[in-house]
Amino acid sequence: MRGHADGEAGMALTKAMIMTAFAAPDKSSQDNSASRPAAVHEEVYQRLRRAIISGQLEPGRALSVRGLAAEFGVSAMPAREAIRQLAAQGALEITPTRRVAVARMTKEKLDELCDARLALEPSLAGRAVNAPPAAREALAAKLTDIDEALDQAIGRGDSADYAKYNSEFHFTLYEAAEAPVYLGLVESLWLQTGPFMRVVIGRLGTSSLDDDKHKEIVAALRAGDAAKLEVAVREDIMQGMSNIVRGYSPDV
Amino acid sequence: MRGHADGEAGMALTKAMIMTAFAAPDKSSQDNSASRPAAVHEEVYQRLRRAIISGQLEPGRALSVRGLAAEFGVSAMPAREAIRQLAAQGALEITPTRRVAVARMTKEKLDELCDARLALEPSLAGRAVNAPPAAREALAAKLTDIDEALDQAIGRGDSADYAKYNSEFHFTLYEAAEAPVYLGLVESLWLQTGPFMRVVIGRLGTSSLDDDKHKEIVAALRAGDAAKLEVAVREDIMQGMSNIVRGYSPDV
DNA sequence: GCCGTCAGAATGTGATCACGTTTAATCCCG
DNA sequence: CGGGATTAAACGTGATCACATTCTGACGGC
Repeated sequence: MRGHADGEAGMALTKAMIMTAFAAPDKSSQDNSASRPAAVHEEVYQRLRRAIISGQLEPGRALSVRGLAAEFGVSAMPAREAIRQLAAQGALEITPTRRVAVARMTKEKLDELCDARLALEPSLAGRAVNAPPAAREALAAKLTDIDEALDQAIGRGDSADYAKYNSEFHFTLYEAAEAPVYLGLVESLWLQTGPFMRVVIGRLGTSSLDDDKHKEIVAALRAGDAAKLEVAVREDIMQGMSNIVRGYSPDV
Repeated sequence: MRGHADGEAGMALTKAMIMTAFAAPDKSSQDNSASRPAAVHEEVYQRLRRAIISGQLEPGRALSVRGLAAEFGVSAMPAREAIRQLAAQGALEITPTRRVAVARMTKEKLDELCDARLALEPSLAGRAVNAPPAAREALAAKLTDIDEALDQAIGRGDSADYAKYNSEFHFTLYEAAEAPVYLGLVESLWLQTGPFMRVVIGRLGTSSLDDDKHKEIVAALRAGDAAKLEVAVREDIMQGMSNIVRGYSPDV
């Protein structure tokens, strides 16, 4: 067995980090068309979802209805609904004794996730070039901004921000593709990859993450070249997933 | 016709169809390893899920927590959980006013579903050849049985049984692939395709359904030829989806 | 005859309680 | 001291109630 730094970051993922993980969205920019107040369970779901996708909850972490409810300052009911929704998307596992935890990774699952991401995400991204040129340019600008923040996060060695901006980069692109079915599938994949990705980044550091294909992605988008865009996304995924596979060790 | 039995008589046909749609599994074969009684909401979810995949609920059909609960003879709570789970998988839609209904089809969605199915299902099926030869042979035999029942359903013009056996054929194959991530994604796709497929079959009849590629699928599986299997599944999907596209008309 | 109004039924949502099971902590006996 | 038994806490799950909103349909005025 390899005696790697066991304690290192020390899984002392306690109250403080959780507060960060479940951070509420900025209230000032919360004016969602002033139509209808979102359901409480929806709010809980969204915050939990973001926390999972950006890898702020390690695999195996136990969640409970009452615990989540207390964390979010709501009653048990919205927590239950959010948990069930995320479980349906594969982000949470239900143990044989019906306890709930963030899904663990296995080698087989990692293999499947890699294949499925390659099968779906390039195609999804490719649809983004169908947007009108003006919208495409705006999207490219936005992606550039995010990518810049991402590079800074890498420079700082801030793995939390890296995961956050990386997911933001991809989903900004994917949402622009306006393909809700594909988007739902891909979200499910990220919900299953996110927690483990964060563990891997913690192991390998951010140094090995600075050669992504984001610049190529933006360039292909600007050029309106769907084929090139798909290739770039494909390479970006392979790049990232190879890091994950490299950082994989049995269990967790 | 404002008699006392008004509602009852008017709902009679609907009632019967629902009873069939939500049919409970055979109690005698309910021996689920005798471990633990399944949660009530899980049972509701499974029955509802099967009904949707096999197209027994038309798109747009309204579902309600209390209505479902009464239908299944349970309280509101399990119905709520089942509904939320299926909504998370894209089978049910939540209207802006928070009403719940079976998801409707659009041309864009149909296009996405077709693409996604072609991207995932052949690959998933291809993994089934990795099973040991004995298991593969048993699987082939089982698929042959189902396909026979399917052909008989077509002969009878029984579109309900057709949808049932067709989904059974595919998922028997897919489950044998032992790829839970892929399976979850594909289930989501079928949950979104099922209701509309049934509508189309009702429009076109079963006569145009008798030239599927199921025989080729079984043959490729028996031969252990993954490439051939993937092609056969691909062609089967294209065949079926072209029928659906052909039967599509705006709305519903 | 048609459309707006309005009361009653139905619905989603959240809160709270009860019950049986599971997990954790504690204690007691050796 | 240590380990198995016992007790207490925590948990998922189901049931029920309350409330605000939405839908339905009948009624009445124009």
